Amino acid sequence: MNLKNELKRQLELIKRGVVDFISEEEMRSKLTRSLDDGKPLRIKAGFDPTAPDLHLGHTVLLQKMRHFQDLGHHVIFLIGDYTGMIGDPTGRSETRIALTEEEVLENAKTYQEQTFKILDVDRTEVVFNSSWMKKLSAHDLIELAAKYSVARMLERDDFRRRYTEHRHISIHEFLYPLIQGYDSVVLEADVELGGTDQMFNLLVGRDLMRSSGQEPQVVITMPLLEGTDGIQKMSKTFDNYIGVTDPPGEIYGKMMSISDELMLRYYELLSSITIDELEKLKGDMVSGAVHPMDAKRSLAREIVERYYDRKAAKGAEEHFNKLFSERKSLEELANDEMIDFWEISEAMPLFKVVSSLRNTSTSEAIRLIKGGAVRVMEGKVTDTNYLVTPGKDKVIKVGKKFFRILESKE
RNA sequence: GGGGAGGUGCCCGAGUGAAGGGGACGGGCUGUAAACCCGUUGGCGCUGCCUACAGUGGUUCGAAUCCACUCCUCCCCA
Repeated sequence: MNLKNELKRQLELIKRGVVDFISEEEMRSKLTRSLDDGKPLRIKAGFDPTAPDLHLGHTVLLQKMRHFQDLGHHVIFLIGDYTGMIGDPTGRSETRIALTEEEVLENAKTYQEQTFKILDVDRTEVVFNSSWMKKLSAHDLIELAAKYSVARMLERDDFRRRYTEHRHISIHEFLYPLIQGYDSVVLEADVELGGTDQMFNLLVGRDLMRSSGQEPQVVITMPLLEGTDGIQKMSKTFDNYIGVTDPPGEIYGKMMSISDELMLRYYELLSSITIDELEKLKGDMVSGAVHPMDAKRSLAREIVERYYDRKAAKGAEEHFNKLFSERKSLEELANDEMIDFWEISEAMPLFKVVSSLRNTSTSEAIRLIKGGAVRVMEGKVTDTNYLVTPGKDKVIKVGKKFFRILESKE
């Protein structure tokens, strides 16, 4: 194969969708060398083990890792179990609880199961940074800390902002980038991938590698995917995520509830359609040739299909139509297989049912009922003490999106 | 070590009987979109009761508010 063309092909795929690329020149020379000696490049990406539920936000990065695998490179999936224990005490979140070793292993297992929906198992090396961090002595750590200055730390956006706004910064937060960089030194990474928010940490890795006499890693950042609210980045803590293990109906539904604006963003970052196709779609939406809702449907199908299959996507769409487009009556939904069941053995007041179903306080349940959010079979019920009777009341709806079939238990 | 400013429900924030805003949730309209309008936003089998302004104790008929001590954050000086 023509070496020059191969280099070009690889670079093109690598560059697709990236935000920062430091530097293309270095990447080129690494690739050239790799093509020369046939040694795959070592691609590193780190993940926090505290949140084992993968969502679409993570997949932006995973897809990029997959690209590298497809090009024959060696991907290192780093589980930051040690750094995860340091955590980040920013803002209102309580200090993270230190995970036990078993929990970390358990989380890691779940992580891998989900990750390999995207990555190629055979070409992924999974490592834990505790395996070398545990051995680091206080002396080593101080030595590591000596390699960086406070002024440089304060170059980091969030640190600087917090500093100038007179907010709290713990010393240990300064260690996080250093340790992440140290990981790169240990792993001898050629490339490190991360979200744009990781930029600083990734660059620290370059500095540390350089001072250890290594060739610095190439840094590539991917955009952060906004969550379903369209504002915050997708994350479990903001409850604005679409999980890759969410049931098909849920993925489809959540996709349909995003704004039109956000849909275009999702198309850009998640869909496999080409840039040209996306431009055409935008034009068609402006001209009215394509209804935004139909564009959204097609994206929702694509995503469900990616994590399940075509059949699941079709099923999810039909279910969605039944519930929201055709607005079938609750009675007609009594036998719908995609709606979750809830067992009820005896008649009980509505507020009890609602608080159990939604796992909320009694007060919250009562608020919902009084606010007109609850329907039992056909009618809106505002009487908090309405007696829900097994056999008679078969379907309940709370809010716009929450349905349950009440199955009477003998 | 010395001096000062602070900590108010998810967030910001006024304040000697918990304003106002944001977010969130619910209702209406719609395309489970946006925008807009309305309502709710500590707990409790709830026409009522209980709990809450960093924590503990105190003064008082009555304390977010006054006092003491403690914890936490920030600033200035050293």
